[in-house]
Parts: sequence; C-alpha cells; structure tokens
Amino acid sequence: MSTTGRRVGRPRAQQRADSGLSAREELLTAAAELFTTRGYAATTTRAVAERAGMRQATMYHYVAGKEDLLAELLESTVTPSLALAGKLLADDATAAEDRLWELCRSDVALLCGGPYNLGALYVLPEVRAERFAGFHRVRDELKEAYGTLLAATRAGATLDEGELALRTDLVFGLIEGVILVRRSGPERPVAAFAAATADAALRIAGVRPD
Amino acid sequence: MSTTGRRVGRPRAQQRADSGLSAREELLTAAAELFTTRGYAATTTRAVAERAGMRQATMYHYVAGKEDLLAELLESTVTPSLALAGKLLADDATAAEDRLWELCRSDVALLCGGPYNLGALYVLPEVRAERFAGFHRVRDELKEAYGTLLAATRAGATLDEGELALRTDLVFGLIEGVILVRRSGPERPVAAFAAATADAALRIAGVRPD
DNA sequence: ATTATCTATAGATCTATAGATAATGC
DNA sequence: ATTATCTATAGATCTATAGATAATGC
Repeated sequence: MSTTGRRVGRPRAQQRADSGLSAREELLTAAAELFTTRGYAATTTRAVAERAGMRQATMYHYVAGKEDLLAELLESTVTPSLALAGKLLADDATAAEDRLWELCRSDVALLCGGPYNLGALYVLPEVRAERFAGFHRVRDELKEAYGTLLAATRAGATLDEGELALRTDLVFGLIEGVILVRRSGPERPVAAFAAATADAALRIAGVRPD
Repeated sequence: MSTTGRRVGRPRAQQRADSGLSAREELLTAAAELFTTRGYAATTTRAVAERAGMRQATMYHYVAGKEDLLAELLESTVTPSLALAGKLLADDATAAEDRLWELCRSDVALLCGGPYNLGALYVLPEVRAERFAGFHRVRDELKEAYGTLLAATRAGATLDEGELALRTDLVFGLIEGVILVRRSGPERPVAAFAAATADAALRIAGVRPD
C-alpha cells in the first residue's frame, strides 16, 4: 500500500509528494514530456530519471533503457484508437460513413487531448528501427481499419483499389498531420477541432453527399 | 576551377570522384540524408563529415556545427514555396481557387519530389529553439499566404475570422501531414499524388463548388 | 531477508580546438 | 603565402553496471 509514506527500500534522495503513480508510470510521464519537448535523442537517461524523482541509475530497475520507454509510449497512443476501431468495424447497425467519422474524430480528440503531443513521436526517424516493429504493426492495423471503413461506404464501394488506397492515405495523412500541426493552435477547444477535422476527412474521402 | 583534380590545399585522406558540389553543399547533402534517416540528434558530426568525404574536424572549416546545417536545410525547403506564394498572391488575373490549388500542388510536389523527406525535419522538437527563428518566420509567412488565398476565394469571403483560421489550419495540416505520411507510399508517382492532394485541400477548404 | 534506492565509476562516446602538413599560386 | 585538409586530443558528456545502504517484513 502506498497510502502512508512508508515504503520498502532505501528512501529517495529527493523526497516529494506521492503522485499516486507507480515508479514506472512516473518514468513514462517524464519521458513523454521530455521526448516531445526536447526531442528523443536529445533527452538523456539522467533527465528522465531525475524528472521522475529518482537518480539516473535507479531507472534501470524499471526499464531497460530509453528505447523501452519510447516503445511503450508509442504503442499506448495507438492501442485505444485500435480498440475503438475494432468496435466500429463490428457495429453493422451504423452507416459506414458515420463510423469512419467517429474514428477520425476520436483519434484526433485522443491525441490532441493529452497533455503532450505524443503524435510527434510517430515521425521520429529512430522509430523506423526493427526495435519498434510492434508499434508499426498496430499502426498499420489502424490504417487498415480506416481503409476498410472507407471501402464500406456507399461511395467507397464504387472505387478501384488504387483510388481507395490513395484516399485512405489522404485521410490518414490529414489525421496525423493535423495532430502534428496542432502545436500551432492549442488554444482551440479540442472537441470542436476534432469534429471539424472529422468533417474535413469525410470531405477528402469524397464519401459524404453534401 | 574544379575541372581538373588539381585543387589548393592538402588532399583529402579519402579521395573520390568530384561530385561537382562545393564542400559546403556536400555537407548539406550528407546532413539531409542522415538527419532524415537516422534522426537529427542521433547523427554525429563525424557521420556527416565522413559521408561528405572529409574528416570530422574539417567540417568546422565550412560550418559552425550541426545546428547550422539543420537551419540551412529547413529554410531551403520553405524558400522556394514562399517565392511561388509571392508570385501567386500578386497574380490577380487568376481565380483565387486556382492559385490556392497550385500552391498546394507545388508544395507537395517540391517536398515529396526530393530525394529525402525533409518535411520530417519540421516537427523535430529541437526546431522550437530560438536558434531557428528564421525558419519559423518564413514558415509562418507561407501559412499566411495560404490564409490570404483562402480568404480571397468566393466561398472564403463569406467566412468569419475564426472559421477562416480553422480551415487554413486544416489545409496546412493536410499538406504537411501528407508530406510526413508519404514515407508509407513512395511508389506512387509524385505528380499525380500532388494533384490529388491539392484537390483534397480545396475540398477541405470548402472552396470548390463540386 | 527482501526491496528500492543510492553513490561511484569504467568505458565509450562526441564536439570543438590546436597545431601540423601538403597541395597550389605568385 | 595561402589554402584545405589532416592528426591528435582535451574536456565534457552519457550509459550501464557494481556494489553499498537504508528502509520494511517476518
């Protein structure tokens, strides 16, 4: 129990209020902030550990290194979207247009709603390494869900394969691009922005009659 | 003259065919490749210099350091777009819709047509530093040109300020996002892709009657 | 006894400077 | 004499491990 300050093990050099998070979660939070604001490679293990309230060497008790943290952060941003995509794909009572719209909206809301711009981590060149194959797998699955929903729309059913792939790329590009570019205007309410982006996505897809 | 192999100064340790580029240009090319494939912070001065055909220390004869190279690369991607934007803004013989389309198209073509994905450098967290204010200035100017052209369209003239800013963000987000996401599909012909993206941009902007 | 943390540090970098060297130019 | 390069290296990191220490648990 972490209710009292009494915990097993040597006390930390720098005491501070119990955040309620586990040490690993504190490390992930610190890494999210530092990776997105200072850059991944520019962030040292010391910086992460110290921001999480422990000494540099202690970090290795919880994670194998910086890459570990990045991999977990990346996957954690896609997993909720993917779960929603699964639900939407199964829901055949709702029009495909509406399901695609909802997927776009919630993707933007999720990534723009968080305290850090984790979407910016997607485009790190480092992320291409084999080490992050797990992330790429789930992200490709998510993109496939976009494609499947697009194909299931009334207009989508009339498109050939190449045209479908192109529109999927454009829609996906808009969603991720908007997440990246959003830094420029964080003053707009997230909910309205997410809905507007979903509208735009359907217009791009050429899938809405209006 | 660099026509013969005879050049002033101590010969390089590793001789190789004259690329026709100046030493500084060779460094920029090397940096472009390494920054976009391995990441900025992960690229060492040694890696850049060696790929440009010289020893690490020699690099300092031409540039002050890595930041110098990044700053120049960044600005060099925006400058041609900005020049075109200037021309388009002045051209009042052409409909604003067509000028906006052309700006979108050529932006995508320029960035996707190059050998490296320089657009990916835009979102480096490092780029937020004061050091790169020059880049941010020209990029903001470019975005403003998008806004001005959008406002000059028939549909744009009816929008209030907030709605105009939103649509500008969406269009700009699409263009930059597509450039970033494009890595996934570099097999598509650039020209067609650029035109399709420009079409999508006008649909997003809600500016085309179709 | 177990655990979470600490301090200390070896080994491996990486950057940027100092000073030497090997060409051409005059 | 001028120039472009080289080699060598000081100083400043940064990562990851070894081993000590200070809590609680039994």
